[in-house]
Amino acid sequence: MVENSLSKIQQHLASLDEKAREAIENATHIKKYQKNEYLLQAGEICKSGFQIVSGVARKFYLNDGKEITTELFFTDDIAVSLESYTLQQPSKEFIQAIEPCTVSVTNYQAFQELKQKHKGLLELDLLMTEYYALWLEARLFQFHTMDATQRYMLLLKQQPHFVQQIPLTYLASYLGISLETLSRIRARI
Amino acid sequence: MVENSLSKIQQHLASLDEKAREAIENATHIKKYQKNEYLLQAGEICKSGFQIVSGVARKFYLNDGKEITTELFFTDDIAVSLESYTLQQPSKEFIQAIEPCTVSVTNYQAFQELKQKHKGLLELDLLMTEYYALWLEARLFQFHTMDATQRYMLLLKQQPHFVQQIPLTYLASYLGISLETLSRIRARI
DNA sequence: AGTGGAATTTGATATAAGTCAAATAATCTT
DNA sequence: AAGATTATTTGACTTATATCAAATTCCACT
Repeated sequence: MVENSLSKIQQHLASLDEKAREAIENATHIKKYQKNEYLLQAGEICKSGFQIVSGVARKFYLNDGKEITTELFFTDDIAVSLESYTLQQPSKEFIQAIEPCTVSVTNYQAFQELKQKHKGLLELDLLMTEYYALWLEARLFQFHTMDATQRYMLLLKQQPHFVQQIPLTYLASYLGISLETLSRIRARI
Repeated sequence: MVENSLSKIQQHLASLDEKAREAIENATHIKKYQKNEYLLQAGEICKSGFQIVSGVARKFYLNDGKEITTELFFTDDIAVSLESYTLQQPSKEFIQAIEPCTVSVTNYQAFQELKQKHKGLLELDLLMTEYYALWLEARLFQFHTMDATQRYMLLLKQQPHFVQQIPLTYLASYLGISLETLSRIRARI
């Protein structure tokens, strides 16, 4: 269960020593984004981690001209393009505010250095990466075993706020379903 | 590119200090498995990491009675059920030798303790988890954007040894294609 | 080498989901 | 509020892939 992993992160966060927490704070600043503005564009190197304070954002890439939404971010979620962030190479993905966002932006380089000083932060990074990998496994499971209707129903059950707050086009893309099919699925329920 | 991440791991491995390497070795033993034998069964807690020395293995779960193969392991690959390993809870997945295997088995608990003593091992764990997450992202991309034929062709190009060494049933399941359809795809090429 | 069982292929059919096109409905703008 | 844009729904049709069933091919074992 991905939730167990999340609670491990929260426990770890609670037990972080004061110095480490302060150090991160110094490498972090708040930034606001308008609707449709990009936190990261393809081609840029992802030099920050973005934690959503308020608003909604999405991550997507272009696949022969079509946008494929891969992740949706709400309050407290952390958004990065993993490949670009970890390897510090140009991103294939965009991160975009789909509602006006307030974001807590932590510098990559500074965080790297802090991880050397504070073992707790290195552990935190590991826990967060494990959490993301478990989330990816769960998502892969859905693509591997569920049809379009089942994927939508599960989303409705597990993340009802997605359905309320996200335009259908993005939802469809996120679920790997065409816009029209998703519309029909909704009509049928 | 997942390869860049792999080379980062290898570099890190090369620069690990002697003590850390020795310590891991002490927490590790070699074990042999016959064809079809399980390295891990669903319901068990994954108390070891399994590195393949020789042979071939697969990871799968049961989804209403059907086996879904999620990963295939060759020489040097590391096999764990991530959820069970990281959270030390009963596994939903099986890991099974599909050819006779020699495996380097590292105890979870010992590795956890060593990560506390040797920062290099903690870093290594992070790098390996990042690598796995990037691999999962790439796989998700394939399910998200490619049809059955494209997925098979990509596998053929990137992992030709899979196609030689893995029974079609497992390959089909791994690719999320029915056995019959995969057979037809192959006939068509 | 011959036989039993598994793996793979081939055939016929059903169905989920995509695509293209048009019609509504919702929303934003001035 | 009216028009303009954008988002969503509905319709008609096509296509990829699953399913069920049978035939064949491939191997392992005595």
